Amino acid sequence: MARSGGGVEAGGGLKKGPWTQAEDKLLVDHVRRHGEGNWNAVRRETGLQRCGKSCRLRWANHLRPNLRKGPFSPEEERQILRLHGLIGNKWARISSHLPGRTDNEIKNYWNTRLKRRQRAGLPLYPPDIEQEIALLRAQNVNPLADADGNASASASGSFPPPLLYDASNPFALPPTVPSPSPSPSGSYSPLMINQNYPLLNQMQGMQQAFHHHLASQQSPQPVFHQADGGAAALGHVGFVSSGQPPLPTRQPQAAELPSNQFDTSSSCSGGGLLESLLLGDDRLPRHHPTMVKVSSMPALSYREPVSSRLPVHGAAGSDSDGTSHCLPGEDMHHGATWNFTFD
DNA sequence: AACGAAGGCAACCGCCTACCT
DNA sequence: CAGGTAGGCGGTTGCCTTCGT
Repeated sequence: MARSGGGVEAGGGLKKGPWTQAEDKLLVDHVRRHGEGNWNAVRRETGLQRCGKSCRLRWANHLRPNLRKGPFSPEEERQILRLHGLIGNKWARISSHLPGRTDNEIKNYWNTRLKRRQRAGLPLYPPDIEQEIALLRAQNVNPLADADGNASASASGSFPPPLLYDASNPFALPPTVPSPSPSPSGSYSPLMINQNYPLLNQMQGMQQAFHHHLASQQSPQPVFHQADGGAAALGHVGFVSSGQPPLPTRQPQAAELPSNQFDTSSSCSGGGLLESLLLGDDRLPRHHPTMVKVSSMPALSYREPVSSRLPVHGAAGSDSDGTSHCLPGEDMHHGATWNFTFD
């Protein structure tokens, strides 16, 4: 959370630390009027003493409508594991496959999970996920391989994370496909078909092939359940902001989709899943330089920092002292409830 | 009840890239 | 083409809460 205890001025008079309700309101109002983008203009036009980066981050991680708050569903967790196994620490790319989830959220989830499993001496991926990843890799040509067929690292150098079977060549098939083990939960949620997430659809096909492959090798088959989390996580998303108008309201340009979506006509045609993921930078829709008009915004409520929390009467308004106030039932850390009452 | 460790997460930082002039 | 700027991304930090002793 706040690194400075709140309300610290950075160089140039810019404020750092946790955002207050008043600041959020300024930012939301600005986006409502001018749309996303041009974040440095926020300071000029609203007087908000925050740098553009901070504004963008605040908007993307907390104020943007259609954010999906709360714990990850089991299927979302599995999806994160699969995608991380395929593309590594590409949080933004992973989050683009998890509607309503932010890269920061996924990154935090992974880091805490990583620490937990390392402490417990557990492998990074559960065995069944590891097998899925191995098969997904095996069914794709490595688009980054050089002429000799050696898998090359991505520009960032963090890809791919090694799997147990062959850390030196993560694209190579494991010598043998190990026998499956039940997932920790003992159930499995098939991915939902959703045209907005073609990679997930492709993954589903591979997943089904994978389990078909397993089924052909042995019995009994894994038990499949249609879990609620699957639908929620993979397109049929029960956003907290249910029934709210979608963003953006700007009329989409040709071949342009909301930031969480893919162009189904191009992203996967003729390419493998890995290829889509690895080359996805060029295929994912880029933010259009023109701004996105936003017509309606969520109503937010705030938690007052503990250090200064006091019984507050009529605390709904902005706070001149830089504190904000907690309402019953709101998220502990996010500092806002997400009932998205649009006015 | 007090204390420390662990968990959780918002926010900052630095680097990189795309775009504009 | 070079330099400047804005935005995006991944890594890291540090505060608060929860849990265990």
